Amino acid sequence: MSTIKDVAKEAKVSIATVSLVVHKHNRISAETSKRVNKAIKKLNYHPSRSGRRLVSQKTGNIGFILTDDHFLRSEPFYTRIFLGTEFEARNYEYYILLTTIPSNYDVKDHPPRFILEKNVDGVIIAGKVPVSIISQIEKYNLPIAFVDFYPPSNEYPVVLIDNISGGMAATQFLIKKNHKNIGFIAGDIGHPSIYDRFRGYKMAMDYAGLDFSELNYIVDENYTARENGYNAVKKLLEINNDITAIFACNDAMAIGVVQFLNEKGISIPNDISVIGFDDVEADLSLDPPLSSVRVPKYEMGIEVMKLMADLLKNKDATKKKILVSVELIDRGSVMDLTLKIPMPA
Amino acid sequence: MSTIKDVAKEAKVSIATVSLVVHKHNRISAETSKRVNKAIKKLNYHPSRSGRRLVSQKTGNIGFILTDDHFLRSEPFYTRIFLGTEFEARNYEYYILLTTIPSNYDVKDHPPRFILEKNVDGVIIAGKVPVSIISQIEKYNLPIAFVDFYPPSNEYPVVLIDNISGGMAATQFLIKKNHKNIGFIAGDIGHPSIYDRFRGYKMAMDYAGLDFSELNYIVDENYTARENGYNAVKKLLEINNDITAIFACNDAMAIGVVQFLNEKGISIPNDISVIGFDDVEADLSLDPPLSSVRVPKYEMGIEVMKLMADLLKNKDATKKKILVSVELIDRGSVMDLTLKIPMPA
DNA sequence: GTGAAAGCGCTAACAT
DNA sequence: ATGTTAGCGCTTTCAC
Repeated sequence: MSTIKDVAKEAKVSIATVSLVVHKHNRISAETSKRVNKAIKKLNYHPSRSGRRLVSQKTGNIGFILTDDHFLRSEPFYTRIFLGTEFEARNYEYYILLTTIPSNYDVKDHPPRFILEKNVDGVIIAGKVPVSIISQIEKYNLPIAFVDFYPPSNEYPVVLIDNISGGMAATQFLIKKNHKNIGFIAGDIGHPSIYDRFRGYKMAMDYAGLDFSELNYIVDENYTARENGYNAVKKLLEINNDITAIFACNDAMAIGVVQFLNEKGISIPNDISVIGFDDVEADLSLDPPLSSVRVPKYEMGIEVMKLMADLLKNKDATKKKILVSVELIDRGSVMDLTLKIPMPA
Repeated sequence: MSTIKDVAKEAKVSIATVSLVVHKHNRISAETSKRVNKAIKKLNYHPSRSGRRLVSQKTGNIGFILTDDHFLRSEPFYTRIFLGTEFEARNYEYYILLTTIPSNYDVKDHPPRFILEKNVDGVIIAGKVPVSIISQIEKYNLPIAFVDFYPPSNEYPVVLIDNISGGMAATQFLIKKNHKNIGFIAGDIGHPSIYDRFRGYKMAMDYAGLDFSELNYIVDENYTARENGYNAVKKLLEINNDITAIFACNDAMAIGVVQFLNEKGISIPNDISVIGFDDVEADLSLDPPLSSVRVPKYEMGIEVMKLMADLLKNKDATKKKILVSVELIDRGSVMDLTLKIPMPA
């Protein structure tokens, strides 16, 4: 491995000059610059991170934290976000240190090692994490940015899904196809993202003048896994069998819904239409393919890295909130009721 | 952040002494040691990585490379391996730098940045990767270890699944339940892991004296995705409808098999038994749940990290090959034919 | 058993 | 426009 000294010798300049050339300072003559760059190429020189770090008192690393639950989700949701972050980090010459924490992280637990050892310049937190870890990290006085999680205070830059618009879009899509009895299936409606999707749903219903009693149209489970979707739709149809369409707050639950309906021989979309949220379809190839609201996961990862870079450059950077927009993807799990020929009673 | 100087001042010793205490050198008196350790605690001192790295000429990082295809697989297979590696790395005070490469990586592409910048002490390669990247990395003269991939040469330590035993176990499980017409479904049988599973299958068939012609029992697709499983079983049943059990070379394909059989109204396990390989999460939510061969993914990650640590400590470490053993998990997708009441013809 | 000092590769303030 | 030099935090050799 060649060092700055080797380059200096090769180009017959001082190491300071080499450093200046590397950093593209404009007070170096074009000629010297060229000579130095030639030497750099020839020796395949890459500045040592360690040297740089020592003098700059920066690590060049960003920590990326999420719960193991989220990391191991069978749909590549957070992994896609991570990929976006890792990709964007390259543009800023940062490295990402990925670590998971237990989803039941406790105040007594140690924060991730890279924080203890101050081996990161900032921390990105992806998805819902226990509040205890946030207060832990705050003690270390590190810049923090969030993605897909409402931070506990307004102090932090954050990238969020535009859940309200998404919830509205999904619902309006159903309404446009002439559905009036639209059920909503939630998993922990207290979770901000879920609640916003619900708000979107409600707003769309209100705008369309569709009056409904929540008791008969909404089922809330305490988690958003497949089995919860399965149970939720079961309950929903017990309390209300005029339902013609179901909006599940995420695809995992929607998959449970589909499973239940398939089992009962209820045809999708002929008997009941289903729409989800997240668009994990592309990764799962479901049967039938599920209409959903696409969330730009990769882009979210990019955006949060940008916010972090901003924050690192300028400690007083506005604590920006970014709402990434979503897009409805129709794959045929919703029927247009205006086209349906009524069955004889 | 406190430095070694602060600790030295606090404990009224030289920085050299602090360093020796930190490294548990035994030529320091117990008393001094105690005083220094107290100061370390008091100041919450953690040695700076950057300082250490500079002098040791080591980065303290290990690169972890896999293709984006693999990282984004909907079943958390490689993510679990990564988690094991990351966890074990903590014991050796290493950090893991995770990066993906395109699955169509080409000689013209740049190797991962952490290699160019020499920001890792070694590289772990997980799963099948294009050979071109291996030869690229070899140029940088970095220690390499593999997990779940047959390296192109014997020079490397590697952690592999005991696919032959697994293939035998799955097949023998079927045989014990009195199946004789057992189909094998592969995706790229040229892939060493798949081929070994196939060898296990064949050996078990041979041992049991079950003669069969490959043409009628094996279908090979060129990939192991769900749709390939779907297509494979379709073909298989066209050429041979005496099949009572199907051994799919991995769960992804098995899921495709289940999908096809469900669609055709062929009952599992009453009409046809199915067994897979890998034991991925998705099996559980499958209907019916899939019997499979469990692969200890997390442990594989741990093992490969151990090999890497070995290699780093002792450049001439034996190039160990570790075969991790697998375990049959029965979830009821296999029927015991001895219990089956024959239908009247 | 402990300390002084050199030096790892780099940046930046200062000198020329 | 370019060079000299101090110093970032640490480890390690060599004195004492």
